[in-house]
Amino acid sequence: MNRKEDEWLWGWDPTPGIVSVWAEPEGRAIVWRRLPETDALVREDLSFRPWLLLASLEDLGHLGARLRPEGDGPAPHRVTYQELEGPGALRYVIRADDGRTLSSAILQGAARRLGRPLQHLRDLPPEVVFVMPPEEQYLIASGRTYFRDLPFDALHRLQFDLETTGLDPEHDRIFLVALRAPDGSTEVLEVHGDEDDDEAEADLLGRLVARIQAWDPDVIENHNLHGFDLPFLARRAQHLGVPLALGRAGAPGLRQRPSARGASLGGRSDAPATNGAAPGQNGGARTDRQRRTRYTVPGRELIDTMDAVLRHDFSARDLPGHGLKAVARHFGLAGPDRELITGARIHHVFRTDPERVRRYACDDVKEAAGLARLLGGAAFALARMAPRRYERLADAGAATGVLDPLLVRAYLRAGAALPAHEPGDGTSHSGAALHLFATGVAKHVVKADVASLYPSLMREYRIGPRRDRLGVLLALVDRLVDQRLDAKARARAALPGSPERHTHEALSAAMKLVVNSAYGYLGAVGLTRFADVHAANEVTRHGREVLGLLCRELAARGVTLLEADTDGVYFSVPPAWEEADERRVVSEVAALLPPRVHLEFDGRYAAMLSHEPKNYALQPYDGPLLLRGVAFRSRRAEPFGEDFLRRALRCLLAGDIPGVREAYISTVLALRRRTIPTHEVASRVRLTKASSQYIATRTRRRELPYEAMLANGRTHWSIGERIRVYRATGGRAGLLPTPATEESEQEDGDALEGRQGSERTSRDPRDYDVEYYTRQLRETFAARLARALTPADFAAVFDDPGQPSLFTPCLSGARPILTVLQEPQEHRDEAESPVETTATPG
DNA sequence: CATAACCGGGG
DNA sequence: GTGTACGGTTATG
Repeated sequence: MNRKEDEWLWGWDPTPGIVSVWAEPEGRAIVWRRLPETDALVREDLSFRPWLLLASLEDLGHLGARLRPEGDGPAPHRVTYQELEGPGALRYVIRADDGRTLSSAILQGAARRLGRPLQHLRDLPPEVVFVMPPEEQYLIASGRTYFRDLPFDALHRLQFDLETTGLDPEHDRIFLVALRAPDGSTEVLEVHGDEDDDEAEADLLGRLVARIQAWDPDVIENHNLHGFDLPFLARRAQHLGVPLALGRAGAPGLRQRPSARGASLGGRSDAPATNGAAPGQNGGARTDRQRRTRYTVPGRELIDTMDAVLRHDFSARDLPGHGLKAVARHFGLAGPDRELITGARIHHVFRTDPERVRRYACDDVKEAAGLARLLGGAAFALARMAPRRYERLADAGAATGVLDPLLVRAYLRAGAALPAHEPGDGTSHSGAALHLFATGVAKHVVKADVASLYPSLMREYRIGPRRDRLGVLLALVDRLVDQRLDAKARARAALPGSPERHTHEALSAAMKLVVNSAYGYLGAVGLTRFADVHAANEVTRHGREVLGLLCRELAARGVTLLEADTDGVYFSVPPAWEEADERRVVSEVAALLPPRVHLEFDGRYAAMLSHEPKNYALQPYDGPLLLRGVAFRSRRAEPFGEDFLRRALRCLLAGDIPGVREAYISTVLALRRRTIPTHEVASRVRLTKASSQYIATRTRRRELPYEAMLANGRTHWSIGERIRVYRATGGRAGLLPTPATEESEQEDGDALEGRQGSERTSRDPRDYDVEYYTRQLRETFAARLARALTPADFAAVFDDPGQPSLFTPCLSGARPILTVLQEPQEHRDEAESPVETTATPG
């Protein structure tokens, strides 16, 4: 039993060190392995028997004697079949020595049956035929997976980053490439001679290819590699007639593979639906739902750190943005001397200060390498389990990308027929519970939550897909949960920062990812093979019951419930309670929950402002204020307002209402005295229209950013350029020089010839519209404190300091309020079915 | 003014 | 082969 389930999770072939697999439909496969002991690379050329699944043999009847049972011996041009057992639409494994003969035989039979010609197997319905990409056919048939016994740090990884004159490969050129070699050294390649010369650029691309071939990495990485660098490179190479021999085998050139995300830029050139009508198009401006492609090469895995970043932020939701600089800074990967240059000025700076651009580009590849190691371990670990290429696991969704291949492999290994995708029966998916019990300020706040609630419920109540008759999904979840504990223990046992620790942490992260996607898998009707919305609804129903139960039980123990969402609850305890009392109620309630459902004490806070569902501020007993939800963390909020909000919240949560008033007054006065620098009131925007486009619509509607450009004599700009704009006096639009990164308020060196720090302030015009920003302060920022004050106190706190009212309000006795909602606000994500209300605490 | 479409990133 | 969300802005009726 254990062995079988281990095979479901890990495959069964022990071959170590596979770093890349390339297979062709004709039945040839190349496997590159890095020998863990010697670091040497070995290449195996193999043949395999391509296979696919069919619902019936009728389309192969025309083969006559060439169609034989799998058990019969070899015969020339044979096509074999193996009948799988049990129910399931896809019940025949068909194999041949060449996958093309296989598909043409089926197409021929199906065309005859349907009376119309067929081009591709995908023209047949998925319940009739199922084919996987050749690499996956090979991995499933062989039981092999990537990276067995190989630590992440044994991979030979190379990063490269293009610096270009702009974003559009039709018109812009590559003038510099930074490379980071597998040994960690960096190198810069630059265009020699005339930058506007095709030959000079072609020569640069040739040198890039030569360096990659010389270093021969297993993996090529960069941030937005598939979204920018590869499609840009491919387009330029095509224009210049340079062969891109980036792979380890086969014809030079990048190949394309279909993908959900990825190239928004390179796909355009060969997307049939694109008519190129959009003027001033850049990479991001897609006019239709074109199918995206990604590039792939034999022998190397092309890894985009953006995918790892998105995957991380999907659960963590703590990143300030997804750009390389912001993420690197967030994770502490950016050094203190990190060179920053605004994107639009890189080429310009290169002409006057090339050394700065070299530093910048090298910092980019170093950060991309750091990011790839920090966040890429999960995909690396997934590649040890799932029968897919590493590069595909890096950008795949966990449900269709990881669980589906695991399930397919398990069923075939067991010789069991595979169900086809099934459309839903119309039952809608009911979601989690969300309760808002109180708004305003509460003190002595505790957060308790259930770790991995949904997988725990699936395990506890044995809820799996109805059609998964082998119980593979639950078996995988069970094993992943158990083995994850083991991986976590090993990670803890290893030296911090060591390769072993990194590998075990990555494994643990990957396992968590898969476990948590098991529930999503159930609900993805039409997308996943075994989707079962009834099972998914059963999970959420138990989840709502558990949340309701724990809320009731907590309330019965004398706490005040604040907000509960899916698997966690915030509540406030009586002032006399100690932390031990807080922990005691949590464990008392935990004991009442089902065995696998573990309620945990997750944190304690001095105070909380509950604003709206999923929008709150927390003041830890020590440490900085925590803001959650869009109301408190808006990416484009003006810095002066954010700053005010933080100061006001800190006072508010300390019960200091006069302090809130003071924060407000000082901000208003600072605006009026113009002691707030202009960049603090400016907002960052992106220009999405070309100047000609804007001028065409300008009479109908004026837009601040473009007005700011025009008013500052900027009549030309590129789409996507980021600027800082503000409202200036007299209805004018103000424009500020953009610092190199969103977060950086450091001087923007290249804008200031001579680099005098004081120059910036002396240049600050300070001509912003004070009244506009005062109103903004009151209406959008102060408004977020409304729940915490009585209407009278709110009016007094945010009374205009310049126009003293008749009553000088006395705030010294004012206290923040907490309003316990009579009817707690009940929400349910995607709720369509009748709502069972959770009993409210007494 | 409401709803639909589109964006996130890269130089 | 399939797909990630979701909150915010801009385009359009």
